[in-house]
Amino acid sequence: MKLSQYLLATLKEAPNDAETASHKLMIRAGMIRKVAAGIYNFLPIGLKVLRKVENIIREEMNSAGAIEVMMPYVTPADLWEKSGRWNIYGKELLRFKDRADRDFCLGPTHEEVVTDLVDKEIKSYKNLPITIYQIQPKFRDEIRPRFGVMRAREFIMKDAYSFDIDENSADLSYKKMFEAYNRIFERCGLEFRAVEADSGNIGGSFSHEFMVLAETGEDLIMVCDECDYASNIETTPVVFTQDDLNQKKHEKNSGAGREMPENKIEKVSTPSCITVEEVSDFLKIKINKIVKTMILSTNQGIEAVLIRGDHELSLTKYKKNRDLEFADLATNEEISKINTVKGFSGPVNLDINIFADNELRNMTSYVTGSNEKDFHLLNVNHEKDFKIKGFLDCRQSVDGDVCPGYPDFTLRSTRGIEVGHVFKLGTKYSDSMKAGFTDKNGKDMNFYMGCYGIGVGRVVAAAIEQNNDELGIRLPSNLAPFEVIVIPTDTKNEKVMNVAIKIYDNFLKNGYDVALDDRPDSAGIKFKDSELLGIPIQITIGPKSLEKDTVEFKERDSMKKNEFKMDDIEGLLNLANEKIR
RNA sequence: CGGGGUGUAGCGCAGCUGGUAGCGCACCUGUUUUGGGAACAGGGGGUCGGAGGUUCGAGCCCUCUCACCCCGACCA
Repeated sequence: MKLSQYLLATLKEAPNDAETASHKLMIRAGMIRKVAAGIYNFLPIGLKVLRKVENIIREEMNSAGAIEVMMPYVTPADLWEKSGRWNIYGKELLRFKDRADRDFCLGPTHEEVVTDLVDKEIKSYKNLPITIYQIQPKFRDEIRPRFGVMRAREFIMKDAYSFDIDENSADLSYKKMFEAYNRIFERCGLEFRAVEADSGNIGGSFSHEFMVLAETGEDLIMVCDECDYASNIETTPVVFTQDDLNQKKHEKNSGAGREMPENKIEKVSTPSCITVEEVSDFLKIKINKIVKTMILSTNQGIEAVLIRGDHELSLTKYKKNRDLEFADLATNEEISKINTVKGFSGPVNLDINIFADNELRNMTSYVTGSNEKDFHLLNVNHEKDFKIKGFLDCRQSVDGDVCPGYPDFTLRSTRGIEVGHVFKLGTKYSDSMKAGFTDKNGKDMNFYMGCYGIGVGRVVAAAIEQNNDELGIRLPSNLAPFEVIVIPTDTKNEKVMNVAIKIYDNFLKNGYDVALDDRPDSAGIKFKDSELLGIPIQITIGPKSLEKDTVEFKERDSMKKNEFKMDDIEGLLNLANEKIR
């Protein structure tokens, strides 16, 4: 590619609204431009990198036996009504009507379409298992798109769906995809972890997220450095060691600074102390001696959950462990209906079902709200002062918690960018959409399904987030926009240009993705652009080097330079081959 | 959706107390340059996000509105 005839749109400064390294660099390198919030143009450089990621994904999908198709991203409402998601999916689903007033939406994911497709084409167990995939735009009307293509509303996604005759077979399909994902992200040069995750809106029983470890990640994950345990903080189980469970030490140590024996509830004034921090400060009582009472609105009615003051409730875990369809913080109206006051709720004389985090089991004589404005209670004890309907694991994991893999190890929190997600769906969609096949006994069965997504643009952004320096992007050579750039520093110097073109032609002939920077600009601009774009190999030809009959070979990664005789094309090709192939 | 903020040239920004809209970079022409974002000379480019209002006069004040950004809630 001759850059004088290319669309290279590099910028010295990034627009103000770019925050993360990858967002800034992708704009500065002329990879993307914003069209509207969360909607982007991919310029040639960006598209090249995107395609390289796509091709890695495609190769690994194909070699895992998946078959490529393309489905429409405008999808009719009736498919979504069939699965029941037309009403469940929130505003994230962009809906609209066609000229005949029929409902449609932009596909945020394609379970419905693919299930319908496979149901129509596959009739017999003999044609199963099958995994099909596509690489195609998706649209989700995100509440808050941000960080460029990291969280965009329109984005390119690889989505694959497996169809099996039974659960065992489905597990094999899942495993194949899981392994393909590991290979894909390894080939993209990413530092990542596969973590256990919640399956959320898509449903299903089991799932893993592939997380690229990065400071700017939007997800918190808990990892164990000793074993390879990792999980999204939304789901990380809190386990207790046997020691913890046996010990009675809590009885002595968790009192709220008052004498134990009488255990008499004492009402104290706590004017305007709404948060646990305020209560803690005002009463001079440690925050972990306070118990928060959170009022939740669920499909089983209004209920309360007790959490130790220094812990956070995980609604995801609560929903799962209580087996609820939905659970949300109660509204102000709901709270006042049960005769309590926001900020001063407590379990004593509270006439609704009360659940508690496991951590409460061994706590005694703690502080709670009084259900009366500006008052809290000291020396509250469950069993004695109120009844707990059940204990469950529903707090968010924190640093130092016991590793669920090995009780001797502890967990540490870190941030991650979710680049891929694999789900075991079971028969959720095939049941609701009545999609199935005839088994070998001639019986009608529903498909066992799995679905597997990769955010292609997000992989690009994550790779840049992990691979950059003060000069710019530093992608691995299989993702870089070009492998080699040939820079003649003086385009008007005939000798320089002849040598440059000869080298360029030879790299082209040998199958390299090579650029010739024949723009009539000064050398400085060309060096800066090449380094900003992160082209792994830079070959410079200028009047200076030609005085010595040499050209210069520079690596972007180390910025190390090597000199070659200007006729030593073979030497250049060999070194390039060694470095990037 | 709640809280905060920003809209002035392609990008980054200045514009005081209301009085003829500016700077740097980028762009165009010419000349000289060409190994680290060149120099000189000349030039083009703006409904000051939009609508309405106050005023002799509004980029600046008032009202409404739109877009975008940040924090939160939310979300494969």
